[in-house]
Amino acid sequence: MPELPEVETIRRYLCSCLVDRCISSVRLARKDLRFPFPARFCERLAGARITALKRRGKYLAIFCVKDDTSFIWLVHLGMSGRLLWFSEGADGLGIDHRHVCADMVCGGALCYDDVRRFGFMDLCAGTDMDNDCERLRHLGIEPLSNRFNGRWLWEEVSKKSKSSKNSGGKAIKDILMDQRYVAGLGNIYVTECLWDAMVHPMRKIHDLTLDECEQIVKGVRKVLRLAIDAGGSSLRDYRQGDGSLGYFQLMLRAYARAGKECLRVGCDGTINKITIGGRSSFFCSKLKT
DNA sequence: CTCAGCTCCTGCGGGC
DNA sequence: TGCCCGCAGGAGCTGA
Repeated sequence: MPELPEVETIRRYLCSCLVDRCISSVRLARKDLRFPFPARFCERLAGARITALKRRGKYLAIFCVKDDTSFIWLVHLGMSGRLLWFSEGADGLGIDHRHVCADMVCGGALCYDDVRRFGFMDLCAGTDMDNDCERLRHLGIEPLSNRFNGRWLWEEVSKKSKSSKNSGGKAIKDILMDQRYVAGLGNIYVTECLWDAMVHPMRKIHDLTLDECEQIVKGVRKVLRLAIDAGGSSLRDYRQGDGSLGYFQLMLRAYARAGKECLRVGCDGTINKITIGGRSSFFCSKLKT
């Protein structure tokens, strides 16, 4: 499931393959993924030169120039999307859930495979992705930026959450999963970060201490950095840009470990599983709610 | 305005 | 052995 570390891994790899290369043509196996492709999708991309690849949350933004006009090719991988680079080119559109092929002038090809088709693509005019891309406008802060810190979580998020009518306050897990607060975390990494910070996922944001918020932020940073270094987590469908596996799944401490022993040194707890917001949540049995 | 719950989709694994 | 059912996931939509 591509979350921030997976998208960042793909971005770093594809930068070396795509930057300063030109798209000769784009082929589609169908007219939609989760949403329909934008109008004249293939025509607009054909002939464009790729200038940069950036990431925002779980989105990959491919910056393009065509006829002196800049635009952004926005890609979201959903839960099973893969962006794969073939330096010798690729055919096979339509097989193995391959939905998009962008053939490059250099002879290589960038392909998009997606079994479940939860992913989607968009084209946005301009060069300022945060303002020019409709889908990025509502996103919260980047968890690896300095703006994401314990005091922000403790004061700003808690305040915003308190001002809503929700009397009980939101669970910290729901806060971290909500892309409007923090952009890029999904179920796996939120689970791992909270295990690292020793905070129960059901704890209400109002009830957390500043110190606990600091621990959560530290956990988020640590887990994301380790996961990026490991090339992401290949739990089911995820692959890196060259088709190879990521390795962070071997380092998971809580996710999908229900009933097993807690791996914290000196802890004799076990990993419990509950459902929060319709998603599986795993945590050490020794943590208090 | 918020928010819980539903929806999209397919492959896999458990149970009978 | 084979079939059926439920689960996994992100984000947008709906109705309260």
